[in-house]
Amino acid sequence: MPRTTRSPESRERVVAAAWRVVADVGVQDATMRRIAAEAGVTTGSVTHHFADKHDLLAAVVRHNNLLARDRIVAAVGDGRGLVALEGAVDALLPIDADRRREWQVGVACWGPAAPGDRAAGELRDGWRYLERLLAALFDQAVEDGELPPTVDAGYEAARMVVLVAGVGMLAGVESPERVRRDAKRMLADQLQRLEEARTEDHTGGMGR
Amino acid sequence: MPRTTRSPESRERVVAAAWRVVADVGVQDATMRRIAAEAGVTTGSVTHHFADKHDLLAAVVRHNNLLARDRIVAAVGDGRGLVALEGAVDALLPIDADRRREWQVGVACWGPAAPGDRAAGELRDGWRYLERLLAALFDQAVEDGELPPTVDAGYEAARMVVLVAGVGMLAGVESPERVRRDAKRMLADQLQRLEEARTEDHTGGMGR
DNA sequence: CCCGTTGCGTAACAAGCGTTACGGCAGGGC
DNA sequence: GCCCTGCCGTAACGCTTGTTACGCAACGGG
Repeated sequence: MPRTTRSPESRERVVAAAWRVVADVGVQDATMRRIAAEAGVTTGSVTHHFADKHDLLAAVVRHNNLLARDRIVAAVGDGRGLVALEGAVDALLPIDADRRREWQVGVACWGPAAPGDRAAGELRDGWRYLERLLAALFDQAVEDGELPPTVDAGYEAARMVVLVAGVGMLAGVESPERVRRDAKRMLADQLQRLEEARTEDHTGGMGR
Repeated sequence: MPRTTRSPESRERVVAAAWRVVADVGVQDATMRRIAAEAGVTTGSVTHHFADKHDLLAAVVRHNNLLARDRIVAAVGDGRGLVALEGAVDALLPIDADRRREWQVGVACWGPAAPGDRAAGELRDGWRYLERLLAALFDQAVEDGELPPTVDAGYEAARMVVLVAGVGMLAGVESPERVRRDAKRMLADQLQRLEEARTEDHTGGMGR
């Protein structure tokens, strides 16, 4: 049987086009024909690669997650602990046009993705990945002595995820300048608080 | 000219019905006919009160804001400062079914509300109201000596809004139990951090 | 060299959408 | 008591949507 002649490339083209359309006009107006036109193909090609629209949307969310993931691993590199953590979070903040588009897609697919839907599972997986990664980096920071052992890595990771989600969501209604300014400050504050707890812990022994 | 015979009541009924439908099935599947059926009327009544669907959605978001606002003012009551602030934030956290539905509507209307749309303006107004209220309460807390004067009320309010938005957004993908547990802890942490700064400040400077 | 299979364009489908036009019903102003 | 005017149910319109059926070109295995 003749396998795929040159297939996986054009499937990715359709997903990338759908991602762009969703980011631009939302899920509501991201019609099959518009996506096909953006990809430079027709609906026949789209329906050939995807069972239905829900399937395509799930692929779009997965693509969105991969974009974020690639950005994160590039930012982390071979770093460890707090530096890597700050880089990872920074890579997600909606402080430029590209990152804001990723948030646009993420939030747009949040609503219509009803519980049990395929896209909803992809979305949840993305958040879980982020939380686990951050928890691992917090653990490293404790291991390396950057943070006191009293730090609850899992909880701090969840807290960081909430910060990222909150900033990302509000980026849709706030001015980019303000988001850029506040987001950086909040990230720095949240990390600094934990570091202060460490130095306090050390100096606190003699003071008390 | 004969004014409205008994009008404003049925308009509200349609808005409330639309709010329920959007919370249940999302904006995409919240059709005019379905909303009308939920309200116990027909599309003729709906189109009589609202110019078009965007107009109705804007009213739904406004309704959603009012629900949250009523809950906030009930929680604040005649309280001041940190107690009132904690009550206000607590009134917004998606820790029960009612509050989660409000978040469902808010996020669902975030995506399809393209910039310049009427619903987007309503959404932004809701966030602005919350931020100003929290800033005022932070100011009161500083005034009453609950927090040191070094506290930047505007920034802390923005930070609190981010916490609320993040928790609300993640409530859609996390289990209710976990959200309930983490949200309370994060709120307490964020407030406690500021209070600790005060006691440190006082014990360091002069004996309170 | 042929043939089965795959990739994808074309075209059509039925369903459902938002929206509009119209008509009857009621209730106050003159 | 007439009539004018808001209220709302009925019904239809035109359009777009997701989806499907079909057909041609290309390509690799036998």
